[in-house]
Amino acid sequence: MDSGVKKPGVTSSQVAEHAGVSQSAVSRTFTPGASISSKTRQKVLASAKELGYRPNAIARSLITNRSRIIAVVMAYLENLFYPDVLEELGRALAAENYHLLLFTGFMDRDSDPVFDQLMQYRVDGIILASTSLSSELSEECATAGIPVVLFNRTTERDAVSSVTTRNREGGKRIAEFLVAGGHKSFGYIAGLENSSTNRDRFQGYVEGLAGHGITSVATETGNYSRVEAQDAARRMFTRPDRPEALFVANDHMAVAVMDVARYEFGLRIPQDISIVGYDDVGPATWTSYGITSMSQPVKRMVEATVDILMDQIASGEIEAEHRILNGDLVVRTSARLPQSGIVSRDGQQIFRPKEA
Amino acid sequence: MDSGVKKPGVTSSQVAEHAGVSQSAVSRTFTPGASISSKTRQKVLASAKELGYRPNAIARSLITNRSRIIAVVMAYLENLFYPDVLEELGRALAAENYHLLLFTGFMDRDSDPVFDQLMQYRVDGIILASTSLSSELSEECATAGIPVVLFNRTTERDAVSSVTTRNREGGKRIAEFLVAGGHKSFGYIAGLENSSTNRDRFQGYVEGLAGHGITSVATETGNYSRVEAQDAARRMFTRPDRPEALFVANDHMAVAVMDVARYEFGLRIPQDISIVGYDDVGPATWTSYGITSMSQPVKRMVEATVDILMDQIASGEIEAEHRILNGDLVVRTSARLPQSGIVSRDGQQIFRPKEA
DNA sequence: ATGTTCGTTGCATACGAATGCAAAATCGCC
DNA sequence: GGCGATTTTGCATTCGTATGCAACGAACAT
Repeated sequence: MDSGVKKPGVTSSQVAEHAGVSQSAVSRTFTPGASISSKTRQKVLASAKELGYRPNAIARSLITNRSRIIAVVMAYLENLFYPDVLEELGRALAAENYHLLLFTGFMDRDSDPVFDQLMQYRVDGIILASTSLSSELSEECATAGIPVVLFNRTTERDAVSSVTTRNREGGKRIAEFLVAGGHKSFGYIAGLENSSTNRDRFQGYVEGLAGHGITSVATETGNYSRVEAQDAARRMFTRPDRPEALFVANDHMAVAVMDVARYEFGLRIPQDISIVGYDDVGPATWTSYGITSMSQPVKRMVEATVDILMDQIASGEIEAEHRILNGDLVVRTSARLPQSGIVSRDGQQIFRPKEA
Repeated sequence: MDSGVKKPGVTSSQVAEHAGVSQSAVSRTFTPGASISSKTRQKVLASAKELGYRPNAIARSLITNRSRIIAVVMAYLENLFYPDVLEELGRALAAENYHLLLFTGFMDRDSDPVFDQLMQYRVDGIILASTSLSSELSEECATAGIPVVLFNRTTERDAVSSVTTRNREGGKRIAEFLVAGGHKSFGYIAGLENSSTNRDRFQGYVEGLAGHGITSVATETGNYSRVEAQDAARRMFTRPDRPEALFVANDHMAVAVMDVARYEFGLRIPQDISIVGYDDVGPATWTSYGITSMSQPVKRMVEATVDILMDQIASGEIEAEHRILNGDLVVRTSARLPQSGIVSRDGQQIFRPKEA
């Protein structure tokens, strides 16, 4: 049982005294671009090293009004897409000398309590992945001058930026692919009903099919969850109108769906049923699954996200910016192949119809 | 182009003025247990709400010398075990009103630069997952009064706590299981050479086999990496002494190994080769793999980790504490079954030999 | 009415670093 | 060596909150 007091660290004043200079000199030594002679600088650095001094980022934040912390709110970490994103974000933010305060395990609705926490730390920016934000809160961020970026979601709300891929075109491309593969009946396993990704992918899919005179799509909902996707798959495969081509709204669900198809219904993929996913993430590439999937360029999406944040932090202008990137339909073995339209790029097979 | 200045937030003084009280009163309103009458408290809360005031955690940290931030250093996010851990950690820390500053994408060696960053934020504690720490740094943390917990790693170094499972016993249990399954030749695909988990699992495995007079174990190294595990598997399966029982040091690699076995070597699992993994994580449970695997109780490991941190933060006593938890050998379909020793628990099949 | 006690309140200061301003030191040039 | 120009330096203040201390007020007992 101790007092519970953390030993105080070395302060700039202590370093100053030790080096025989003022506290200002110490501060300037650790402030890039500040006016300081290299002689005193060396003295300070020597003393700092000897005393084990490290600038206190907390104190610095207080006066600069910059925490150099970015809040990241992320759920669905069980979907490997997001750990992937997280890892890239960590890298990209570190490169800009920013740090990542992670809030996790919150679903769409209750992002508000977590929001309170994150605002208390005066974060310089907010990244919302697989989560949305109420309009009051996004408004509050805007007036507080804190940039917000939705990652892999989008919203009409101004003052909230977003980074996505062309989900509608992706859905459409998948429709083209499946039609070109000679399929006659089509199904869709949906993600979260109110998510923009799900809405756009489905819309594109339906449009694409409609372009070929197909108006009926068997739909079940998996809510981007593995367990629910399994149930959705079971319902789908017991329908009298079981489709021969199935678009599953993301790979995370597609993996679950494939296991159900093969091991619970004895379906052969792609002979009995073609399955196409979305994200082109980890397990999609494993030989057991080999999912034909629309890719989302994680690295470029992350770059765009950080780019938007850095811009808005530097300029102080919070103005919604929507970056929309392109993906490719990576062709593997989970769906029947069309006669034409498949090209090779970077060692991968890509579906690229002529009119695209 | 703006000045680039973030609009300053509402301060306690502004709230004080608005409510007609002193700044101290505002502070006390938001400090649990402080001396304040409910009348002024109400006044303050009303004004705070009206102005949209939120206490500034940065300023608070400065004076309390407590940031309520825990640094988490984590690599190998591609192994779903770690996202799992991350999600639990987020939950557990949030429950204690702590926050999670994530550092990712760093391997064992270069944890030192990241360490500099994390010390600048005066974090109240450090969790190192899949990473270690040089002795100087751990020493520095100890003298600074910052508790450090190694997660799923351990070290002899005092002043550094750790949370692990009984890896040696786990390796041994796997040996017993494979021997009981009637296998005659044994192999091991190793994880990171210098990690304690790999060392302990292997040691237990070898000991367990030795207990049955088996002294030869075919070994290849996959370094806990998917790609390297594939190569290791290829080498393993082309050896003249290809074993019929294979322990892969974690599930993340085991999945890769199974794909190589089936699709590159046409091996049937478990008829031609039995495979056992470690972690009992996501993909291990998927029907395509159904890996027989030693489980690590993520939730309890996280609880123990947070527990240690909270204790040491509260007491100020930095004293190494090593929590070692138990796992179970969850039996699925990737390895031949022994005649006896399999019991059912919580809807899972567990291998529990009589002497255990 | 007076004195005592206890709970509230405000004042003043501290936390550690950054920065505008003016003083001091350095440099260049004639 | 002297003067102006320029760089370097230190002083003092600031950021937003917590907290020791003293003053204050209310409640109660005498």
